Amino acid sequence: MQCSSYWFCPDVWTAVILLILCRFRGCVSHLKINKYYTIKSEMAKDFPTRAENYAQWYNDLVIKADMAENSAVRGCMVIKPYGYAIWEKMQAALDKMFKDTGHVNAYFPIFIPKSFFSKEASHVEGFAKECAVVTHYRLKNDPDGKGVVVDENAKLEEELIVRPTSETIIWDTYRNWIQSYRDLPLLINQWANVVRWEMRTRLFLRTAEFLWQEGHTAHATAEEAIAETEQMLNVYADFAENFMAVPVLKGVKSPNERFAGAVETYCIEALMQDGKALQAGTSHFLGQNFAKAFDVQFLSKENKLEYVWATSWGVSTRLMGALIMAHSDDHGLVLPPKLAPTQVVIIPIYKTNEQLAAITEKVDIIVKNLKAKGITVKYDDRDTYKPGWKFNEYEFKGVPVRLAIGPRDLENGTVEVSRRDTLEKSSFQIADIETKIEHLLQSIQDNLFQKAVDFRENMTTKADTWEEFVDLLDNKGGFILAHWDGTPETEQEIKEKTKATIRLIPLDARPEEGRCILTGKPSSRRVVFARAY
RNA sequence: CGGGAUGUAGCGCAGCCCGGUAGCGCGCUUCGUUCGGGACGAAGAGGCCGCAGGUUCGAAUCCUGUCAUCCCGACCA
Repeated sequence: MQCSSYWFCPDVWTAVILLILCRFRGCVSHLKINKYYTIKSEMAKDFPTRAENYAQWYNDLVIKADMAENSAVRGCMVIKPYGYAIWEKMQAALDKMFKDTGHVNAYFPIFIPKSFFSKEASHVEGFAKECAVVTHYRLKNDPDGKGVVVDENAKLEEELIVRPTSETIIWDTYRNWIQSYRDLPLLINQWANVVRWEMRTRLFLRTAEFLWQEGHTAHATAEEAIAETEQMLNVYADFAENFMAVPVLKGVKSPNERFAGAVETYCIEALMQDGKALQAGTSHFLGQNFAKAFDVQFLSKENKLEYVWATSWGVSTRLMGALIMAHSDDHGLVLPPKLAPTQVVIIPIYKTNEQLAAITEKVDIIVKNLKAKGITVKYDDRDTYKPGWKFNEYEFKGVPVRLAIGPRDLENGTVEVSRRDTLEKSSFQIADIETKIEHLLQSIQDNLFQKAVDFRENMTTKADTWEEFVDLLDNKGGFILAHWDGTPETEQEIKEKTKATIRLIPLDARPEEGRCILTGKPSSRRVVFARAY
């Protein structure tokens, strides 16, 4: 078959994807200005401050820091090398944590037979409206002119769904893998892309296609499955706090916000600088819902046939959005050292080739010693850009530490050290610099986390009356701790009135008698409300 | 699906009302001077003006159609 169109190269078959229905997404809400915003720098050319326009600031940052861009396909992004390098660091850290907790990786197909979807009722309901569907497997030359058209003769017997998540195909597969309690637990993770046909998209935060990992485990008992669900939630929280330097709240979702098909959804929730919450990871206890839907049973030690207990858990490239919004400032991206593709950049300042050679000689030693400590370092000796240009470039890209070495430093045996988080500059003696840098990186990591913790504490407020609640939402934002009568109807009504949702019911919530913020009915503990991404 | 707007160089835009064959800034190329926070000068390269019709001697500009994108709204893992 010939293909005259350069953008499409069908060799054996090609999928045609139909969009099933559109779903409206709530509009991005307003921004709040708070004291954590800094004054605009003249150096960040054409780059809005967070206070001016938070949404624009985020969009520009992602693009100008060269992390991602929009693609020819609406709603889908191209993750550029710098952005992908950060994602790879995240993957590496998470993957190790998964392996350390006994999980193994596997890969399941991107296409799911349509019939699989209808086997778990609430699961279908949750995802049906945002599924892309493959209906045909071949193109042909347009008989009337140029280009190609769908070959109507190549219609699939059964349509295929492009996975929005993989529970169905995985459980259909697990049925054949599990017969006995000896086959359990089954602890599998996969790194994959998924597609959820979103109407309103934003780079990293909500895209039609995104990258993620999804863990799917099978257990002999409910207790064990719940323990797994909680363990993975803790892994996520650990990762968020120790690698991303983003503090998170841990809790369970209200029924309204629960994953389609789950018995209980646990989540970690982070707070962004504009006072909006961002769900950063979820871990689901699926009960026996999928086991029953896909008939996955095992013989127990007692020789009884039982349905297995399941969990699933995932984090996605949305974490990139969380990372960006948590730390970055009006000068650009700020990266925690543990996730920065380049932790230290070294810039030579010179006029003559002789000076450059002398600097390079010193730098080579520093590079070698930093690398020996496991620090990723880049010596940018390009002569096609000036030092000032490079300073701005790396500052905007969030490189945690910058070293500059010029003729003056050579004379004094010093290096200019500049840290991205505080923008402070100081002069270090070159001797034993690698140890100082090592400590500096740790202190940047710690400082970013502490700043984020302080911010969250300042932005977490109790509300005891409806007026207080609304006032906080409109004028302060952040997490609001309030009483709720526990009914979905009340949550729905609050959402309709304020656009705020229950982000989670804290795992460590202390019992506290109170009255529901909306209905005045009795409540036994506070839950966390916020407007969210 | 309703309401509004926009498609002109890689990016951001002007030109359109009042038709005469396209311009500005950034970026890019070359040369020279520069180089401790985005350098300066000079010389260059780059555009079926979203697409298809129509009006006209002549269309980026006027008319019709069409496609695409963005924003706003009917409310959702």
